[in-house]
Amino acid sequence: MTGEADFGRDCYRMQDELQEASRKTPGQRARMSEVERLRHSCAHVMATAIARLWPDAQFAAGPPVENGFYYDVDLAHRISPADFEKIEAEMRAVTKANQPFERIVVTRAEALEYARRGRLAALSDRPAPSRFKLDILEGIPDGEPISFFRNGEFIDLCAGPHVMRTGNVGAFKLTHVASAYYKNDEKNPQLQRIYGTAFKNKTEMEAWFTMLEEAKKRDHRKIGAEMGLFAFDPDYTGPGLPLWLPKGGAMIEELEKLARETEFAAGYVRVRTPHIAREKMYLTSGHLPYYAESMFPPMELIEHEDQGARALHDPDDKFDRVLKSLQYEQHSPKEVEELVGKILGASAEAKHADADRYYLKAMNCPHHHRIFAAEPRSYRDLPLRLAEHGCCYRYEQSGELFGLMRVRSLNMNDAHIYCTTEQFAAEFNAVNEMYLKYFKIFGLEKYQMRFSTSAPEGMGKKYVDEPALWKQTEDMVRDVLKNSGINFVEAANEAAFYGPKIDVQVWSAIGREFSIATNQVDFAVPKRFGLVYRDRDNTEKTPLCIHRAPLGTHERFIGFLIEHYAGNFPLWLAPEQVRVLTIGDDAALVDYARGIVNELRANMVRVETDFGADKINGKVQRAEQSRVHTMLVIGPRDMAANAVSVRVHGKGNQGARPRTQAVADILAAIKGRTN
RNA sequence: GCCGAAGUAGCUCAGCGGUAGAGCAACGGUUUCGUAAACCGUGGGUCGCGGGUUCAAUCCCCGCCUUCGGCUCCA
Repeated sequence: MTGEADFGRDCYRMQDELQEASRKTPGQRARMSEVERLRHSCAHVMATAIARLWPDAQFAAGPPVENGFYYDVDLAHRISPADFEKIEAEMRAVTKANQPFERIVVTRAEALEYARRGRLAALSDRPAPSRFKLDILEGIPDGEPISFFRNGEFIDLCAGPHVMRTGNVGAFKLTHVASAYYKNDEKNPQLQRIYGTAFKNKTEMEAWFTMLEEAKKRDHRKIGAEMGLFAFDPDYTGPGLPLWLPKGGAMIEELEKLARETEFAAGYVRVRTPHIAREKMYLTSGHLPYYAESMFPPMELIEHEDQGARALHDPDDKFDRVLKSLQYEQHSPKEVEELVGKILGASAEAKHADADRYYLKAMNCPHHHRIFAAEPRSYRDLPLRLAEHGCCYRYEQSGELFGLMRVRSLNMNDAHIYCTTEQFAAEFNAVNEMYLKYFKIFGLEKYQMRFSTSAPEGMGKKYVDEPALWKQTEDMVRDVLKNSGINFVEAANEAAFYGPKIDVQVWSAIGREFSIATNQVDFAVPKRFGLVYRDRDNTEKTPLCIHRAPLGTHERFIGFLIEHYAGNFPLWLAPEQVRVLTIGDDAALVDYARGIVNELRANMVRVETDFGADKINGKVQRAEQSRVHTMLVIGPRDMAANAVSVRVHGKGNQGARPRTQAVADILAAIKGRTN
């Protein structure tokens, strides 16, 4: 319950709404684009090929997805990339035959009959039934038409739509194989998911692969290593725990400076909180034990014991179950304390109840709530906007770690705004405006706010049981979004436990989507912490809390910026803003150059030098390759004229200009964050 | 966590059952050069870690770790 935003989540998100064929409505099917249709047909072509090679293959679902298609198959033979060529050759035979895709409407009884004979997603009858198809059939509601699609001997249960003939699939390629659980449920058998992509023709496919290559060159892991921004050291530091090298550190400082200035102007105050907190903090917030799996296990301070830290993961644990129940109920801090004391007392021996347990914080809000609680608050104090670049730790599953995009230590551009209901709209609107301001600075033209709301059926289960508050806050948020003309979509039944939220999706310069930040309304947790302010009428009231983090986390945001700019950062953000290159290493020349370096450094410009004996061509090339923003080339002619020659990364030689002007230009560009 | 793939010098990569190689980078020297690579030389690797097979393993087998591609999770 936090608010803070699941920054670590779903970067590079694929749009997989299309994933499960059975989930699609007829309306969605009708809207399927030409290329989606073609890819879906290609999935059938691939299944045909696989059925020819391995007749006992059992197919599940084979939908088009963004950029391609897949088909899930259960097969004793493990398909590896080495098999792709063989499968593709068979697929080519199918497309060459140019079989028509024939739609056959059947009754449920007929469909079941085919499935029992193993005839679905197959070339002929088989000894074993088409068991996944049988299961899918059962999921099709009465009244919905049931159809097969047939190409050649291959018949598949399928609602379509398809292209006219197999020959319409002009170009395709199998890309990778992964595993997936049937219907995405880990209780179901694991299937082999074979991915491919398909296009109308070869030219389009080649363009796609060229674009992939380009995207690969922008990969933040690659550029980050090239530019010396960050490093991972799994053996010593640990997986998912980035080390920020000086150049990456410089970028972090710039982002924090931007946030400090922006937030200061918007009336925020900055606070500092520790990285750890006692167990009681997270019992009160409700994070434990529900969120425990995403937290590092606690450290226990125990006397006479040398047992290791324990995590609260055991489902049979009575202690855990009682705690879990606490989460869904409203208790005053005092009640929580009493209950916890009771529980801990009852299981003292087994649970090291006497131990002092400390957790690394996975979010900042509980600490900020305690800051709110640290002093008596009056309505005159509100809104109170507490900001902190807090460092949090989340135990992301090992398979989830991905470069800077999904890490275990994260620095959040966090703030919590405590306000009254009356102040809410204005505060929320101001937060949105801050987002837009940042988007402008970073040149983000495409963005979308995804407004997640509750659903009545989830009240008291998935969501805090406060229907009136839900409605009130959701209406407020919706009004603000509508009135401000912000681009948003509403997603029902996706809210956080304690309030509606807004996920901010942005698209980088090359069109890749990133979920960069989350904005959340919280009307539940302040209550759990007993936060109150004294209102005008001398009664105590609980404030609303807005969690917001427009710049997300440094990790995710810098990863995004690397891709967005392909490492060619604007001057203000560039890790190495200026490099001064001398033509030759004549002592007087170097002295002159050093004077300029010192002047820039005195103005907080990040300058490096290349005063060696190398040829100027070599120096320029190295500087260009390191993506230094501005190169100041200094030769005897420049020294004589008290000038410098300016060269800008990617833009070439800008010519000589007076030294004072060059310095002033650089300082102005940095200050204005203009380029 | 699950399925699959990969791991050789700081980086990009070659190699192979018989004592490990290139380019770039680094370091030393020479070059004094006006905007994308001057020249010569030197150092550098327990071939991810552990075990097994073998006269001999970077190479074959097993286990582990990490990374990558997916899946799952996401209050």
